[in-house]
Amino acid sequence: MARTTGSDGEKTEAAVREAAVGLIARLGYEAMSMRQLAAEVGVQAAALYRYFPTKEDLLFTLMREHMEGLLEAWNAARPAAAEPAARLAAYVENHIAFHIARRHATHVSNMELRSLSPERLTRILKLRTAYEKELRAILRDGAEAGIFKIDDVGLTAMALIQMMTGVIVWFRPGERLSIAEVTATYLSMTMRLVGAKIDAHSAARRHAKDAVAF
Amino acid sequence: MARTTGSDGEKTEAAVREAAVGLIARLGYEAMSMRQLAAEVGVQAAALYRYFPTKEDLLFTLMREHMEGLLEAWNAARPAAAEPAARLAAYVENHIAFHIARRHATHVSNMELRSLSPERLTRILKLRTAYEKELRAILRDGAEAGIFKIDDVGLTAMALIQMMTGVIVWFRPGERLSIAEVTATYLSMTMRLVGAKIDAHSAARRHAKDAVAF
DNA sequence: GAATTAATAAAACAAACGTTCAATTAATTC
DNA sequence: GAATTAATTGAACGTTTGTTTTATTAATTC
Repeated sequence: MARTTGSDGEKTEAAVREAAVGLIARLGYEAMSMRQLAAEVGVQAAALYRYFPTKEDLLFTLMREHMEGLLEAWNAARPAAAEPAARLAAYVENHIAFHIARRHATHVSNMELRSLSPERLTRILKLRTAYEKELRAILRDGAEAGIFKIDDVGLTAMALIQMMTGVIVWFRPGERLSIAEVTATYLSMTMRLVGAKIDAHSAARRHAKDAVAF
Repeated sequence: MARTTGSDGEKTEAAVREAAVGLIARLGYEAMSMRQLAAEVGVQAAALYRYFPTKEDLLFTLMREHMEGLLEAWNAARPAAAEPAARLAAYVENHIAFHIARRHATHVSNMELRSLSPERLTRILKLRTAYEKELRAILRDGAEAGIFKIDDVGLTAMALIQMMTGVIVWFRPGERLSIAEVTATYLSMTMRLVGAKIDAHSAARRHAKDAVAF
């Protein structure tokens, strides 16, 4: 056989992307074979090479689009020129919402960096650094304004990002906590961690107060 | 050729373990070949099978010993029956010291879980859960005593562990910050995050005050 | 409806993989 | 110093890997 009835390049490519994110997140990039991926899509392995010249190209595409999406989401969500506490709250909310919504893709972007060629690794890391820089700027502004109490801006930024991204490790939609509850609790922890003076977060917590429990 | 002069089973096995931790941390378990590992040790691939019956046995051994070592380290470091704040400080200090000292092994234990068989995965996760349970107990005691201000004990425990373990991602020995400085800053962030009332941490920070900088 | 383009299958490729086996030599025991 | 045990090599096994090539069919264009 050859071309199948109803076959459509765009749809197939989208199906490949989706299946690849799921398989790589579950099995790991190295452990996923192109035949396995093809079977998941319902196609022969050779057909994949019409859309991605190599396996690594596929991985890189997934990662790049994920990181670009993260930056775009932040650029859309960032407050115009607000005070540091509100900006930090927006950053936390955007980060958690984005990462929970794209758990698998985040897994891939964080875990499979070592499978990229040096040049491509650099490109992904640049995007990541640009994103982290936004957080550092917020923390610095807040510290200089005396609103935050921070020992080391760089270190605090890394700690916050690790803490927030860690959500994807244990969070499962539809279990004990809702996304709103998780977000509210993380926002509260973040504000305490940076020693926020004004309770800019208590306002944000108001509409998710039932989250408080242990 | 066959047995080489000066060859010693114990030394070879130790060399295999060490090389494997380094290679798996750098390349990933699936990406590391047994031939590559053997070359690093200075031996033929077949020789590895004298010490580990399969590649997965090797991975499991590394992970199990790492997790057991973590629990042993905490059992040796835990205060007898102190107040929650001091216990939490001890937990944080032990966690960071252990993970920085064994960065590569931690990387392996955290990233390669999916390469284990279901039964072995369960065994490793049991060890991890036991370790996390210790932190939850401290947080619960502190919250009940009114010393900590915590919304959700389970969620806070996960957030703290993710935050602390994240150190191994960016920390490089001999760079800007010393281990003592990093530990002091993380301890301070932890105490703020859990809303510690009494400044039990300020005492611990006293002997690493120069860490404060950004 | 013929010609062209798009999308796929089927088969094959060399290379690399984890692992096994038999042979061989060093170290140890008696 | 002969016999035994410990440690390793070198070659081979069957599979699986990512990828390429060629042929074939569906959809589109003219």
